[in-house]
Amino acid sequence: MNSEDVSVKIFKALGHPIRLQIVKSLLTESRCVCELNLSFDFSQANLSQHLKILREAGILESKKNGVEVHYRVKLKSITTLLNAMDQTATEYFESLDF
Amino acid sequence: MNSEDVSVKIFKALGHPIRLQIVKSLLTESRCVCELNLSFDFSQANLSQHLKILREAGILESKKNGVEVHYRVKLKSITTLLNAMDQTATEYFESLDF
DNA sequence: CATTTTTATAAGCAATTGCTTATAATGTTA
DNA sequence: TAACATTATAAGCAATTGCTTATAAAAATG
Repeated sequence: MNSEDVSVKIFKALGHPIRLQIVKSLLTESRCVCELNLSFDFSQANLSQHLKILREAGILESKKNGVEVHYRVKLKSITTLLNAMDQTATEYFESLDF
Repeated sequence: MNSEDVSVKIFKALGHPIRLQIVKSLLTESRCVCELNLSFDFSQANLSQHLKILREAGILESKKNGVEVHYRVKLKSITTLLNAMDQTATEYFESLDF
């Protein structure tokens, strides 16, 4: 898999409202699935499936701790990427003002 | 539409190999559809459909010039975003070396 | 005006995605 | 060990996506 493929996979993984929300909530601290399950409103199965997609895209990593599974952001540059996207969204709205 | 929705829409639009290729080829200069059609290997209809998705995501804009339609990147910060993604892809490969 | 060039759109379809419900798997606790 | 808590997976499905082929629309040219 080359760099283009990786980019597409990561863009695709982030191109879903639930998954973007999950990643943002993990930017500053790792959390277990049960915490995520409490703070969000999607079903446990659905959450688990989205976590799998984010894991397989290389964005998140997980570690078992007893029954609990803790997730965190694996790639530090994801923060930079999301900041760049915030900037892009800002520019998007500005471009509508004409 | 809020900032999250815009981010998702842009991530989604970039999460396709053909569309990412198109955007990258337009980063430095605008080009007409006929040029894009020559330099890539997808059908004209397919190209046109992908251009529409990128236009509707706000990433590209177009201008008619006679029969030709010229496309260019509308949001300057897309360059920053793609650079951030390159960095992320690099980190992705590094993270595999463990 | 008929033809050609360029681009967009529509219809049809196979493949993929995203969700729900149900079940499995694993570790903990009584 | 039985029951419970946490997470993952499987099956089924409706909705969306991505492509192809065919056609339309608009401008340029003979």
